[in-house]
Amino acid sequence: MTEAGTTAGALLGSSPGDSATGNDSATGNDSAGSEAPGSKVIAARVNGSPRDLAHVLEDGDEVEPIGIGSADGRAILRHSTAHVMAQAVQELFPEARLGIGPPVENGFYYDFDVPAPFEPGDLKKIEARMRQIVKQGQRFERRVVTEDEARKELAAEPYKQELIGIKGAPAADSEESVEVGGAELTIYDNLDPKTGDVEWKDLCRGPHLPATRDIPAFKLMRSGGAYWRGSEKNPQLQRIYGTAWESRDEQDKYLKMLEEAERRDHRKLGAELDLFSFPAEIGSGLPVFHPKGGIVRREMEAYSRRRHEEAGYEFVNTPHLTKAELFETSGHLGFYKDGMFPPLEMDGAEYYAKPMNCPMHVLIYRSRGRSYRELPLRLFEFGTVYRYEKSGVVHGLTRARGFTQDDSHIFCTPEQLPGELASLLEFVVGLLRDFGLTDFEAELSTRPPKYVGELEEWAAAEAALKHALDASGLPYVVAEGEGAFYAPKIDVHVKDAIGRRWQLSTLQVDFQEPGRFGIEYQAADGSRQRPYMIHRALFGSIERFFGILLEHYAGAFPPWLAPVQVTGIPIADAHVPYLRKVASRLAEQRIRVEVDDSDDRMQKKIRNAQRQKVPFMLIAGDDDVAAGAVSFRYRDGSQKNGVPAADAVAEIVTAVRDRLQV
RNA sequence: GCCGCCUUAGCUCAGUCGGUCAGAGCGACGCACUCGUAAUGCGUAGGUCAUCGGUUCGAUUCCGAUAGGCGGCUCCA
Repeated sequence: MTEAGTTAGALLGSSPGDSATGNDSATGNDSAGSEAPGSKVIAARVNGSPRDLAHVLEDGDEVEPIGIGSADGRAILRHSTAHVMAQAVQELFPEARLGIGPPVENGFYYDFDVPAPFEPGDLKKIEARMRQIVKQGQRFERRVVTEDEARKELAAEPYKQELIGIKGAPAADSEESVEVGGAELTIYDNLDPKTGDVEWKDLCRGPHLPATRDIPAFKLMRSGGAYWRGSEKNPQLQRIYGTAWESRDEQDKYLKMLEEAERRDHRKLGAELDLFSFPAEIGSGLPVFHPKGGIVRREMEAYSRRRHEEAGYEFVNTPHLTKAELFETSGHLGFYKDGMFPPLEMDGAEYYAKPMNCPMHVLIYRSRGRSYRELPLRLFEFGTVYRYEKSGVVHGLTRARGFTQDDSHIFCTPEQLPGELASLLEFVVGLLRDFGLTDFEAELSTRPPKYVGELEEWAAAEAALKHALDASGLPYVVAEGEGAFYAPKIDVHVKDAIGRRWQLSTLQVDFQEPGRFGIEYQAADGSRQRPYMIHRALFGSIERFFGILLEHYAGAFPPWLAPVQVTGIPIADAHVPYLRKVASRLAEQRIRVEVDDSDDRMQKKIRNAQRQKVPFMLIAGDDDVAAGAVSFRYRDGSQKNGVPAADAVAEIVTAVRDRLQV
């Protein structure tokens, strides 16, 4: 039972006063001695709401500790670090006006209105000043203010004034809510620990760390422009991103992960491994695949094709260009024109590069009368589409202007819809698993503000998707208002080898397009009915999926996808003919094998094959030739010597056939 | 599209506060070496310093535009 008048901190055995008074910052909080760095209590949950340790309790309050290393604790730590950064910025750039400064995943940011954008050197200066503030141990102190008081105190901060005006309006989970999300307006003062003077203050909901000294590790990452309140109609502020952690170790781990991500960057690996490029002469966002990338892509497509065949899909082909009329009928030119390349004039007609394949597939459906006996009709195509992505968003293979969808449109009766959706989800996950992905999460996106169709149809489609998700057992979240303009959708996200989430598959129930094109089928009772239509792409885009796999595997594709599966390396030139014989036995089994007969020394050949991330090296010298054997060197550097050639061939063939990673 | 930064040989980069300033490593090519698990040695070729325009006696260097890239924002049907 809690006692009225005491603070949350005192109750939890942590005393915020200690670190703030500067007596001995270790005593109060580290009394347990052997505590892990992440378990230090820096705030409390009182009756379910996060509060400062200095929060005064009422009789009967439920109090739980918030450790600095917990999700809540990190958010508080990062939010406090954002305050320290803003203080440093305003000291160094007195003309800087404050935007918002919330914690975000892995860090925080703060937006500033400054006369000139920050330069890289500025971040260093700001960071240095922040370290002084942290060392000084300023106290965070909460103070409730009236709206009038807040306006007066923050008279010099126009953006804060605006936030005061919308108090309570932002959604509880919006980034603005950290400023004004609570029931009352509060200001946090940063106090000099010795004199108690107010060094800085900010409109803020809190809670905060007891003192700046409680920030164990932080680093400023980068700066860039950001629109005020996220709208391109608003002025652009300068945002500085930073990160903060409960210990130096955790921060180092995070920074290492970022380095690892950089090492895996598919744009870099694509060049190093000679897989693809983006010739400037062709245009931004338009990739070309080189022979080695072409092999990977062909394997991906071949496997997908096989699986689709087995799942009852029929294959179609459609052109890249179409008269405007098709996209007028589909509604794309009304709703999606900005995302399309401008039209070509020809013989007085306007032709567009297609941004989607669906209208063409609908025309195939409509090419003759359809019977209910044909449904579900599953039309599949590797369909290349062109979308006019804004110049600032093009990003390697993951955001291109021309790309190929593994696109399918399924036409079915209303009764068939739930079954189709359920089996589709299973199909998606099964296929992605075969590519070595294991961690999935779905997102159900509902009707957006700008949409076509009737509300009842939307409700029915959303219900069908939700039902399929519930049946699948996939974990999922609902994204309100994130659906396509013509349909709600399920997106399947995957986690890659270093824990990053990528959106891949998309699955949409469309009640609009069948009506727009007036497609029908004849039912068993002889009546004419409108089919339902499901849009779906599993890779999403082949290019994008290629990029994601490349990063997932850090370029070390499993043997079945690897462009070169085996490199033969002779100890000396004399062993080349022998290796060629072994290679031809592999080639007979459709293994992609090369023998390195260059002038390089054997060590150099190994280095080259290693850098090309070839899964198997087969080395042969006098000993091997005499024994009719070869020696393996695997991608991880391990070796297996004197393997009979037939066994070596079998081992490689098995690894490829079973899609093993090695 | 918006803000900032960037573009020197195939790649990674050095360099010029405007005047012998075209440099290195890797790669490519040639010659020698014939080698047991991540770089053999020597030599050769290769760049109108992204493009176009301006300032200047003189521009790779300063300014502007364009293209492409990078990091953010917005967007991602």
